[in-house]
Amino acid sequence: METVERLIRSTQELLWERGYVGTSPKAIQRAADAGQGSMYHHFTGKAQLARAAIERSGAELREAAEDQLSGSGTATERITDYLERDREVLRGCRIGRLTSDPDVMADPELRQPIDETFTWLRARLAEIVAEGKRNGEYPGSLDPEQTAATIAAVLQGGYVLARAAGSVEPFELAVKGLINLLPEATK
Amino acid sequence: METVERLIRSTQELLWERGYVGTSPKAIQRAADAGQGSMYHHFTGKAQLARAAIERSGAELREAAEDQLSGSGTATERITDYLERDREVLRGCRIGRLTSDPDVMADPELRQPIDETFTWLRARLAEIVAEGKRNGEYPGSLDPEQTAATIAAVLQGGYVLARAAGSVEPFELAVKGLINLLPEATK
DNA sequence: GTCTATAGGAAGATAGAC
DNA sequence: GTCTATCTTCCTATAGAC
Repeated sequence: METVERLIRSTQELLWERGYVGTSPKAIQRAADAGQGSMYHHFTGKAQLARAAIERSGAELREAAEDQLSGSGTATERITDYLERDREVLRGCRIGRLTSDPDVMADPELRQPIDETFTWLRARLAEIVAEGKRNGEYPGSLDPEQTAATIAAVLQGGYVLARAAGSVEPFELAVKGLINLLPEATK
Repeated sequence: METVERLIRSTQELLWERGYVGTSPKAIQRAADAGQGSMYHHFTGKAQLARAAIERSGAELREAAEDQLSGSGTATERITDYLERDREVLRGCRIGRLTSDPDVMADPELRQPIDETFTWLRARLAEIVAEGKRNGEYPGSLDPEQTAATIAAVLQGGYVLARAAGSVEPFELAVKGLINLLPEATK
């Protein structure tokens, strides 16, 4: 694999595990098996490399979500598939975790791809809820944007609770609790 | 205010804003207006001081939650009061944000008070849901532990989405979406 | 493209004076 | 209890050779 690619992937991993503040250029170089000069030849510095890594992770998150969300089946089926997909729960969300990184939030270049990822996700979920309403699967009282935000929040919050507990259990409880709250098909 | 107290409170603020990895002893000393020697006289180091600060923040979170959760009113009223309480949404949760800090998660002494805080919160919310079931406010099909985890997750995830967006809107959408999903009183 | 050398500053303490 | 000095290592680059 080329150096640039190794640098980006190593940065993705380190950002996921340690965040931006907790990741040093030296650690990236070690993980990518690239030298100091090599890294600074391809990127202006840590920030630019992080930007590339975050964009990549955002694209991967969208693709992975689309796998379940674009399936056939009812709205609830697709949402349930998405919620119950295999996830590395205890590692947290590689995008969501960056929202607690002060240097990421302070730099618009770094925050933008995070914003775009979640904005896309909420819009995509809202579309599916809206489809469910049109099908008569959901009642007219269900607000697509609100419900979409709730679904995305349960996942992000589920990660937080699971990591706090050191166990996937709270994540799974939260997801099941949400699925039970979703309206039954109004056949 | 005494030095120890200023050190703890300054550490609470810095952990909230910058996390553990992003907070240096020097920054704490500056914020607390305390010298190097003073800080190391009262605490063995950054970790011990952080532990004290996290315990304090956890206690404050529990007290604040209890304000709404121990009120009179139906289960849904109390849960809604809790969800809709004034919060500094864009600052995130001072406890939840620490779950993305690698050095906090790696140190059992630091993770413990976080675990305890959320375990308490979920149990407290589950009690209220269980009360709602006994009153006939909620159907027998509602699982208290699941629903409690969902409620806690919506808040934690709401913070994440809001910070990603740089706006409180997603938080408020997620909360409203959840409230709409909670069962109507089965009068 | 990649490597080594160098650099100013911060991180996280420890030691001993006052 | 608090202050200043000192220490080692790491951080984030930049410069210039190969």
